[in-house]
Amino acid sequence: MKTSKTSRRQAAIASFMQAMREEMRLSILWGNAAAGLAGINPTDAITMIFLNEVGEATAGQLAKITGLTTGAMTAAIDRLESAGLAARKVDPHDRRKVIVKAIKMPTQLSALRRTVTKELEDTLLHYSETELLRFIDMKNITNAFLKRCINLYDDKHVRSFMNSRTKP
Amino acid sequence: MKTSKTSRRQAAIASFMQAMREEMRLSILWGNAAAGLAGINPTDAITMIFLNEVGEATAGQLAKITGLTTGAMTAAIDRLESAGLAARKVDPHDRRKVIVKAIKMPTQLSALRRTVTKELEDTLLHYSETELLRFIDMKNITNAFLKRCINLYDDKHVRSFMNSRTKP
DNA sequence: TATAGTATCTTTATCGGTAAAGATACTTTA
DNA sequence: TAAAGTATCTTTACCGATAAAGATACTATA
Repeated sequence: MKTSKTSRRQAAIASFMQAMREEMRLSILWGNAAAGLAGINPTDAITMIFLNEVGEATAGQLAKITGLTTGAMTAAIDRLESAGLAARKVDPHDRRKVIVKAIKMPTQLSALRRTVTKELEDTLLHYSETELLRFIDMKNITNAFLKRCINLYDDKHVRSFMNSRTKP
Repeated sequence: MKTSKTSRRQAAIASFMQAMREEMRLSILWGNAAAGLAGINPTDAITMIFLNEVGEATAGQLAKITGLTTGAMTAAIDRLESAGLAARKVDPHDRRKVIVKAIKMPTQLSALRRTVTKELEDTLLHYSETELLRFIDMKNITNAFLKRCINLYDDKHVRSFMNSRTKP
């Protein structure tokens, strides 16, 4: 019995979703494991990695990026500040805002990133650059999809700052 | 000035990692948002989705799958049980173990899955089945990579049960 | 078959996150 | 410019997660 084209498509899409769910679960596990390796709590790790990329951001932006409440972010910044990893300063243009500036990257996180990069290079060894670029395109597509799902949840919550970072 | 082949590769790999990090962050956000939509806490949602796929699992297996401590899983199972979503029973072959059995899927989670599936179908509308299959392959590769990273953290922690589910 | 060792779940103290209210500061409008 | 409205961070009460210790049951070894 021959399978129809559309049902094969649906089966492919179902497999795709299954793989995405698996990836989501693993991502969370890995986030926690990585933070554990670095001896830092997962939230603080994500915050520092992000801060390290952008240099500085407001407390509110960090809350949106990490998906935490502003209250939790206040506490996280307290921890980072007392660990000497980041510092607060008031935004001179808007004194309600608190700008958080990265001071230094926890050395274990940097070391971990090097290890993981090496591991990923080994994994991707047998793929051509063209294939890699196609993979990246595809990741961007699913990331856009995830963003739409998240916006489906709350239109104003994440969109503004997130889009401003990842569009280009 | 011409860019060397290896440095282009490294740039592609760096972009790839960047996209993976973004995807991890979005995955966590979406997990929480989805649970919020379903009116259930994220841990309970992940546990129920998993239980729904496999039918039943021990408390320890659920802890490993979700990345929670066994203590947290005890509390989660208490919640699920008192909400009538799952039930405990003692493993007759090993009375230390507690087997957790899915009773029913929260209706909001099922509804949400249908919505998201539709959304994903729209997203993938213009890709051929062949391309979809290539995407799935690639997801499986990165998932295997994530698993290796996690095992790097703790060899005995996650591996056994996780591998037994996803190898075939 | 005792005994020691290991595995599995539960309990408890502490910590991190959420939600909601509070304190300031900016913005709009009359 | 005064008042009302909105935005941003902090505080607080409660809840969920962790880590470590406890309770029970299986396993290996003499």
